[in-house]
Amino acid sequence: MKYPFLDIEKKWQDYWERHQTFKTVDNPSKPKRYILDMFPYPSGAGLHVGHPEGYTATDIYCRYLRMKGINVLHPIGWDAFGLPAERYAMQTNIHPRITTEQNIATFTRQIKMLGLSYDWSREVDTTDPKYYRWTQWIFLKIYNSWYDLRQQKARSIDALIREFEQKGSEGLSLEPGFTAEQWRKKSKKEQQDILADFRLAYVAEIPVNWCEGLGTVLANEEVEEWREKGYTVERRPMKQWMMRITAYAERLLEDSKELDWPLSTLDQQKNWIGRSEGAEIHFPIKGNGETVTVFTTRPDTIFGATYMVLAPEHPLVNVITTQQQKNAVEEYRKQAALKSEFERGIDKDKSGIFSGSYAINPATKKEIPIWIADYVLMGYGTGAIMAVPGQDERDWEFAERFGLPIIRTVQPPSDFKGKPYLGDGPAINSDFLNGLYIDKAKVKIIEWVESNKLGTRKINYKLRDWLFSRQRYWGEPVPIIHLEDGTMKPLDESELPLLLPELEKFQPSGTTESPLALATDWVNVVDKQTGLKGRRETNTMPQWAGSCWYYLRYIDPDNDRVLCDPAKEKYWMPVDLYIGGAEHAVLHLMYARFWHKVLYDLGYVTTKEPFMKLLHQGTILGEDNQKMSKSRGNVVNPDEVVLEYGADSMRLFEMFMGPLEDSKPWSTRGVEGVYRFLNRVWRVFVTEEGAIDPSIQDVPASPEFERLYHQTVKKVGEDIEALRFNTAISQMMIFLNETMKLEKKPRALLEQFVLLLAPFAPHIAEELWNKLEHSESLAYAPWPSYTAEKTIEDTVEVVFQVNGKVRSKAVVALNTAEGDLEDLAKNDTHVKRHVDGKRITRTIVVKNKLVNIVISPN
RNA sequence: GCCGAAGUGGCGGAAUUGGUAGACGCGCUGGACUCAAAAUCCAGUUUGGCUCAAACCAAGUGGGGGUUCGAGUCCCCCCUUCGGCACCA
Repeated sequence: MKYPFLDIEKKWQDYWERHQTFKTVDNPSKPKRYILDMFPYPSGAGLHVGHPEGYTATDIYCRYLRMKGINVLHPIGWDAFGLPAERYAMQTNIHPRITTEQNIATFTRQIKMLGLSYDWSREVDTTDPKYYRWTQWIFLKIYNSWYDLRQQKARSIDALIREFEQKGSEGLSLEPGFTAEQWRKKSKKEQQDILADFRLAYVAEIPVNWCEGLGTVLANEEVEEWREKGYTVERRPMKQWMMRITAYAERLLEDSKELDWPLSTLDQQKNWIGRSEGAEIHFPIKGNGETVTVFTTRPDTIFGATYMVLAPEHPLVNVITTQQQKNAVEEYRKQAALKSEFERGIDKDKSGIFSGSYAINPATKKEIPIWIADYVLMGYGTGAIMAVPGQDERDWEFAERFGLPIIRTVQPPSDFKGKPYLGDGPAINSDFLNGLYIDKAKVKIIEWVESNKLGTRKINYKLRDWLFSRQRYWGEPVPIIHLEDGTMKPLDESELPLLLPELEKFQPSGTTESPLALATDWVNVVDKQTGLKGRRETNTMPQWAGSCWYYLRYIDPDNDRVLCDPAKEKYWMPVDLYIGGAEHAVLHLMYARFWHKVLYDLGYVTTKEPFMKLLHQGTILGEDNQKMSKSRGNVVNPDEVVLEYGADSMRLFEMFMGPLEDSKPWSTRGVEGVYRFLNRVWRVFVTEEGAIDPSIQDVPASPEFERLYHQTVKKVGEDIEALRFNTAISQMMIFLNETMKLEKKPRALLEQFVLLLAPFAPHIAEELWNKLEHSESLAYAPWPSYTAEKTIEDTVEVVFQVNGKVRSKAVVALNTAEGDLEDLAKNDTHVKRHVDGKRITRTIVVKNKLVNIVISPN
């Protein structure tokens, strides 16, 4: 007979809901744990088997913690803005809100079907105006902040304005600077432009991937896809909202050292931030008084800088290009603009064109040609380099191709065969640096550069500011109005939320603007204060915005005065354990850390970092070991699995498959395996008639069984704490296998076993607990305890080795003396056969483990 | 190319302050129950050799070297797979 999982699971899910079993109460006197899942994007396809993996892991952990008396916060919600719903709306004209609601309903049903112990009263939905009101509120906070380098933190823009009014730009590196009086005389527009250079959210004209055919800007990773479909995508400078995440580069790097995160994720973030130390050096341009500033990590090689390169987009290109070269340069720039950054990288053959001008190498005082080439990127450093072909692969390649001079300035080893030499060695051809190795040469040249006012020491980051605007409808509107006098006006907090307008048709606007531009009533406004006409910002926020702070809203989801009550924030933050996919290793996790730090600086949160411990669940592959996909036909539907084997089996199997963070293939046989285990559990406890099995009696346990029990309690608890669920389940299986052999089963221990099983398979556990005459849910029953002494075996098997090879074994009392072990070994018949006639050179005895007799050949 | 993770039976995986490799599950084989099947239960199951069988012997944790009484575990080199980055000066 199969155990009636469908009835049981329904029954207990209803029970938990009716009794609000998992509703979390803020109780600052109790120890807390905040356990967070990455909230899902509710797609039309519904849940796939990958989702429940992480969710089950956190659920087991939470259920365990509750039984340990911990106050647990474990919420769920929806990252529901996003492109799929909007695309669907374009095709069907069904409002994304409708689609989103339907998808959320499906996801909710499926998640509830798995018996996950979320506090549903805290559910959040990023598309709910009550939620995105606060996303917009945070945007305004960021917009109205600037990063004060002196204090290394974000501060209100009002503080900066006051400072300008009182002291002008003194103390802030600003070119050109101004006095307080000059500031006051500036027009509002001029003042705004200056402030924009400080704000953490600002509008910039940056090159983006513009696709005329689609009427939208594409993300870098989307470009290839649309090109293949025949669309033209071009790099075009456009006005976009940016977030000044680069101001936080150093802190994002520094603070990550204290996080308990997967090494690979920390590494990815580190690489993404890409800190490098070096110097900025000014190269005067011959003949016109301008200078080109370059960034280099190898200032020690400056004597080998035989030419310079500017990025095609560099502002000085127009200034330095000579009349003769004008047409060729113009043509080259056009071609470069058509290539994405990705394509520039793909093109291994370096291209470039001579500008016609020369610069003076400040070290050698020699004239060097200035080239324009797209292997230099405008977005990094200064967009210009000093080319040192002797010590740089790219420069060498370029120099070879265009016949530019190559001078080595580091002596390669005598057996060196390569072209550029990147390793360490004494400087050569470098005047006063000659003989110095790289580190010392760097120190000396930077001193020389700084004392001669030719440049400065400098740290650069690969990290770039965050492109924050999207030409989309289904996102949070940016609460900014562009006034006719050219200034921008943020909405007042009291005007939030700024709701999305209703649209009749969900089509691209036909211009570079989002579909919001079509909602003319919404877009066109008159500023009440000034009477100026204005247009609302028509870009919306990226999907990342809502997910940047949702963990804070769970803490206080219904608060309409603040985004999160400070006392509650102090109690619950930080998130103690965060589980979600590795695909978010950089973007989501970096953006969220960034916003969190801004909120920290402004005093809205009390922790420097939001997520203390992070774990990525591995991908669940199809039964054929391939990625699950519709086209492969290897997708497993959780609904079917639950219908056939029950939610408890599904949960148990996903945890039993292997380590949480590993990728592993689905196996229907495997599900059947854990399903059989649950059936055995049921049969051990319950008779055919549904009564408690008569073999379960109030009898004392045998010493062996009691020992196994204590070992099991210990192992299951320790494994849950370490999130090693697969081995915890193994141990429970071992316990059950032994239990089944007993004619009389000690009730007390079996009851405790039900509690061990409860976090993993909560439905069957509740039902058994109930049958064992407990009237209340076991959700808060005390977790079983064990006695360390009782886990210890009184005998051990000791191995006898000869020359490291196992030749015999013996069971002896625990802690048998080493001398006795040695005697046993030497008298063992099997050992004797290998030892007799040989000379024993050494004997190693490890108590409770082994005896190793080392013999020499004769 | 660079960074990171990982390679253990037919399969998923256990086992690391260096000390019995293969726990647990799947599959497979044989048996019990059954008219039969399903379900369930019991036994076996790394490979090879020798065996009716046991015992025994040999090999064995991607490959090759090394350290050690002893290596899946530590060190060096290489190969493969997966994930990320990709002209970042």
